[in-house]
Amino acid sequence: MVKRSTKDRILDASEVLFARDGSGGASLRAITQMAKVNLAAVHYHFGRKDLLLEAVLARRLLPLNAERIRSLEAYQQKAGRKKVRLENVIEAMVGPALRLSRDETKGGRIFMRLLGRLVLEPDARVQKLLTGQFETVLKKFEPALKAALPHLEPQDFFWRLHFLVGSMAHTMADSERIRLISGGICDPDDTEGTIQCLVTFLCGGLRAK
Amino acid sequence: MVKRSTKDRILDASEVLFARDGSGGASLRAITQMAKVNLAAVHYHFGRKDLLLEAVLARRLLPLNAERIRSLEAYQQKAGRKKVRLENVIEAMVGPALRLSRDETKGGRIFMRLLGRLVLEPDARVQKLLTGQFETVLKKFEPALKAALPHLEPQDFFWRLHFLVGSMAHTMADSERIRLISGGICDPDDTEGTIQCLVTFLCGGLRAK
DNA sequence: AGTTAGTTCAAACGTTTGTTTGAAACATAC
DNA sequence: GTATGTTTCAAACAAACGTTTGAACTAACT
Repeated sequence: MVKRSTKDRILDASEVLFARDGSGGASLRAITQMAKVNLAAVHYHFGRKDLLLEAVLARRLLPLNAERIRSLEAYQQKAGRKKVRLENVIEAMVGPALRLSRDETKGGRIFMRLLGRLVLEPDARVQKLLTGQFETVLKKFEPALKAALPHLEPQDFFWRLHFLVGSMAHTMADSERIRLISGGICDPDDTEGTIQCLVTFLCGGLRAK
Repeated sequence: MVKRSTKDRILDASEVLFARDGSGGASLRAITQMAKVNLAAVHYHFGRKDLLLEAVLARRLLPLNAERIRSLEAYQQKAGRKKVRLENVIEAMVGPALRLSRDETKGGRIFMRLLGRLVLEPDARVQKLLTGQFETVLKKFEPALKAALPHLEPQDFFWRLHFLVGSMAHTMADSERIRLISGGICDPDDTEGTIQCLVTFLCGGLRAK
C-alpha cells in the first residue's frame, strides 16, 4: 500500500464528505481531519473551497465521458455502414456511468451521490460545469440517437432524453433504496444485470408510440 | 391581499431557501429576513431547525399523496370490475405530482427542487420521512400496477418502478434544463403535455420485453 | 381596567465556519 | 553544506451559525 499524496487524500475525503453532507454542509475541518492533513493544505493546493469541489468533479467526470464516447465509437466501428442499434447507443451512454457508479475504487456510489446532489444545486459555477460536461457527450450521441429513433418528433426526442437522464441519475445515485423497497429482490450490486434492465426499460420508453 | 401569518411566512421563506441553498446551507437568519420575521420566531413556532424542515415537507406532501390515491380510486371506480389501464395507473401516480410541481401557488418548482435534493440527503430523519411517505403510496398502487403488468417478473417490476421514480423526480425537480438542452423546443410550462409525454414514455418502458 | 396567554422582539450566548499568516520541515539542486 | 523552492504545520482572524433569554407587546376574557 503506497501512501497517497496530500492532494489525493484531500480529494478522497472531500468526495466522501461532500457526498454525505453536501457541498455546503461539509466543513474543511472535517475534510482535513479525515484526510489526516493540515487545515491550511486545502488552500495551498486548491485555493478555495469551491475550486476543491471542481477538482473532485473533474477527477471522475473527464474519464467517464471519454469512456462513453470511446464505447459509442466502438459500436459505430462494429456496425460499419449500418446505423448502430438503439440498445447499443443506450448502453454506451448509461453503461460506463453505471459501472463507474459501482466501482468503489473510483469513488463509486459515493461519487454518484455527490453528482446527484450537485445536479440540483443552483450554484451557477457548478451548473456551468455540469451542463458543459453533459453537452459534450450529447453532441456526440445526438446523431446516433436520432438515427436509431427516426420516427420521433424533435419535441418527444428531447423529452425522452430528459426522462432517460432521470432514470439513469436516480439509479446511479440511489443504489440502496431499491434493495429496501423491493424487499431484497433486486440487487444493485449486480452491475451488469442492472445495466441490462435499465437499457431494456429505456429502449422501451424511447420507442413508445 | 390578506397578510399571511408569521408561521406561514416562515414556511414560505424556508421552502424557497431550503430549495436554493440546501437544508444545511440555508441559514435561519436568511429565512427570517426573507419572511420579515424575528429570528427567534422560528424556535417559538417550530422548536428546532430540522422540525421546521419537516413542517415544510408535510405541508405539501400530505395533500399530494392524498390526491394521488384519490385519483387512482377514481380510475378504479370508473373501470368497475375490469382492471385499470396501465396508462391510468401511471397518470394517477405522476399526474398529481407533476401538476403540483407546476403550481406556483403551492410551492411549485421550488418545492420540487427541495424534494429532489432531500432524496439524496443521507440524514436518517429526512430519509425516514420520505420513505414513509412513498411507501404509503406504493402500498396503494402496487396491486393495480401488478395487475396491469402481469407478465413482469418481480425483479423487473421493482427495477422499473425505480426507473419510473427517477424519470418522474427528475422531471419534477429540473424543469428549466430541458428548455435549454432542447433549444427551446420543449416547454416545461405545458404541464398536461409534459404529463402525457411522460406517461407514454413510462408505459413504453414498463411494458418493454 | 386588570389579568392572562400567546406572540414578537433585540440582544447575547458559545460554536463553528472559511480563510490567512508566518514559521518550521522537507526535498532538490548546486 | 548551503541555498532554493515546495509543502506542512499550529495558531489566529473575523464572520456567520443555531439557539437561548427575558422583557415588551398584543388581543381576548373577567
